[in-house]
Amino acid sequence: MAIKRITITELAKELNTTPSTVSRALRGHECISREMRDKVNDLAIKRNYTVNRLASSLRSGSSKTLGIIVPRVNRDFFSNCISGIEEVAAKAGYTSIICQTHDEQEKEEKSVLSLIESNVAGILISTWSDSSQSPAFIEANRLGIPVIFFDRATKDINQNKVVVDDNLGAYEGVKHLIEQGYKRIVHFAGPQHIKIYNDRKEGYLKALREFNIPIDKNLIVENPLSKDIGYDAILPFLKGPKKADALFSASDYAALGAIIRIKEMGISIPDEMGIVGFSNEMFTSIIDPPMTTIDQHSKRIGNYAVQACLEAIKEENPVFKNIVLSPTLIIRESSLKKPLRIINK
Amino acid sequence: MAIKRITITELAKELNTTPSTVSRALRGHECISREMRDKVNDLAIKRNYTVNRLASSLRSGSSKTLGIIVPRVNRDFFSNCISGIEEVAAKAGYTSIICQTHDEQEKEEKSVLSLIESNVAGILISTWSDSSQSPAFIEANRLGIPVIFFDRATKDINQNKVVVDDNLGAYEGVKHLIEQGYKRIVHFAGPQHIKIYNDRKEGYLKALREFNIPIDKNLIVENPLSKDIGYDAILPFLKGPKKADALFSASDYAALGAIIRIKEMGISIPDEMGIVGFSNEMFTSIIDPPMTTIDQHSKRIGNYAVQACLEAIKEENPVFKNIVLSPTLIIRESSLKKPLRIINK
DNA sequence: CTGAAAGCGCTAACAT
DNA sequence: ATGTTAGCGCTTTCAG
Repeated sequence: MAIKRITITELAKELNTTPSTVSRALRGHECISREMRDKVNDLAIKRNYTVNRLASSLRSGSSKTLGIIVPRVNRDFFSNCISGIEEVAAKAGYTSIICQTHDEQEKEEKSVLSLIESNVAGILISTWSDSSQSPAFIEANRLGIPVIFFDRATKDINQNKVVVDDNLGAYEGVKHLIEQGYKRIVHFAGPQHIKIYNDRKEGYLKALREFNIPIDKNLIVENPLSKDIGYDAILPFLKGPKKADALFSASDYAALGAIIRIKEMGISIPDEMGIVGFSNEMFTSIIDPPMTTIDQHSKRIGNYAVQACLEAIKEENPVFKNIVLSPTLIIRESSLKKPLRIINK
Repeated sequence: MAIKRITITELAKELNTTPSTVSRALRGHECISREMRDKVNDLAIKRNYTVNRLASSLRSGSSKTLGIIVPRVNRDFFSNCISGIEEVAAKAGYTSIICQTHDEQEKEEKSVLSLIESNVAGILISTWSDSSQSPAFIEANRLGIPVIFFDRATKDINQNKVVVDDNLGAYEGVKHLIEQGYKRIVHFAGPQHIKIYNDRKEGYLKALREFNIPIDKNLIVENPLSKDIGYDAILPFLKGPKKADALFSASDYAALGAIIRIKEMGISIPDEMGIVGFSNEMFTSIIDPPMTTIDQHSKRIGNYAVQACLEAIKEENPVFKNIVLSPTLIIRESSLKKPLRIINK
């Protein structure tokens, strides 16, 4: 049943010409006569010719494939980044391979190597690790494959990054809580070896300091951020000596878990407990009450990242780019102790 | 800066042997001595050798890449399917390329062709079109590239499918509404050329017939399903002559839009209006009220689909498989007019 | 404007 | 157990 695919050699034979000419004609080379170009293209369509990208890339030494590595695709934030990347990539004729790491460093390493094996022209990654000095990255570097870090970048200087000003985002979120009159603000901080979470914690601390609110380390919870963990982690702060009156979570999902618990306990949001999340996941706008959160312009992160990548592929001399976007605080009911008009003053 | 990658030829030279031996050693061929195998593997690691999959696939004529085509990745349903696929694929040593069609037929065609160009070993697709007879599918067929349809399959017989019994799922959902005492049930039906939506409508009709509820065509809305459209589409049914008392939506997103509108209008769910969605998207469990919906075992769909694909890749004679999973009704508050204990009787 | 020839890196007969 | 040879399908000098 399986029929072997048509090759340019066969097209050439049928037209009494050579593979070189066919190849050039198909790629629209200037130096081929109109007549020949048309003849070749017509036959190619007639015979259902499809280029063999393996052979093409192998020979030319350049592929039109990008690699994308994210923790998981089922987060609005990441799937929007991916859309942003593919949008631009497709226009430039690039395909992309998407890998998920599920936040496991080993899978990340493997993904990078696998992409190298697949001869990708560039790699776009939201990394788990705190350093770009892992063997896989070094290897990509050695081979001249540009690596663009987006969202989660490392602290290293010499790399291409497209990130959000997480510090600023967190600062704005916490400042908003303080202005609303909240005083004891819990912070779900996330693993601190990941730079974005460290930055968000710094933003949280900065806001507290600025408003002379004493920093209580007991209010800071550092752990992986998920709905289930948030559900458990908020408990100690709902009554007793550690009782708090607000939560700033570095993740919408952890904040969601907390909200579920808080509602179960019959505690009122935002009156007794204010909530601010991070990422503007789709669900934050539809839950009850709608959650204040910080939008990271995910799609645009993708746009910028792939632009930087395509440029890096073209350029021979590596000039590292560091693009920082400002996040946007989205104020919703979960943090509105005061009526909205006072805020908008 | 860019260093050319190490090849087996270079490894061979350094070890005073031949590329064939190195190639065989790296792949763990039996007929290579332990000693040689170790020597080769050690050097490969030392020199950061990575296989060039382009060359390997080109030569051997078989690639270890699967293509996945879905409407979009930022739906829990699809991203879970993808996880289910990758889980099994990775174990078998396969990588996957993910394409999004955004529900545009042209993009779907292009994606299939692009995957063919990339020499994928198989294609897993949740299709938009109503037929597997488009040029791209015919071409894949001709080339002996197995195509597995999952979730959204076409009506054609001769193809590999992994689907959910959408008819049954819809039937169960509507039956549940009827048993709860709802009588005028709106149906958001989705584009009927897509088989799953057609099946869901049939299930809806079947349940009505079975309980002798008159079928009112005015209650059936056929259009693309999204949150925004649901928000608008429910309006005519909230008061006036067309007033209804329940909604069965073929999509959770459209149901969500309806819920937002219904709450805005101050109409009570589930007392005045019962809601059942479809897909068990993550948000359905956390909105207020939690939404009754139908779970499609998305991850398992992915598992089965990729298994079928891997088998099809191995087998020479194509035996078409048609795997049907039973969906599960998940009852939540949005449809519970009667207290729960009565249902559980 | 077109053709001839070489080779990208790898694998698989076929030999030894 | 290893080496020899050829070639996957394409692109790219170099030569007309």
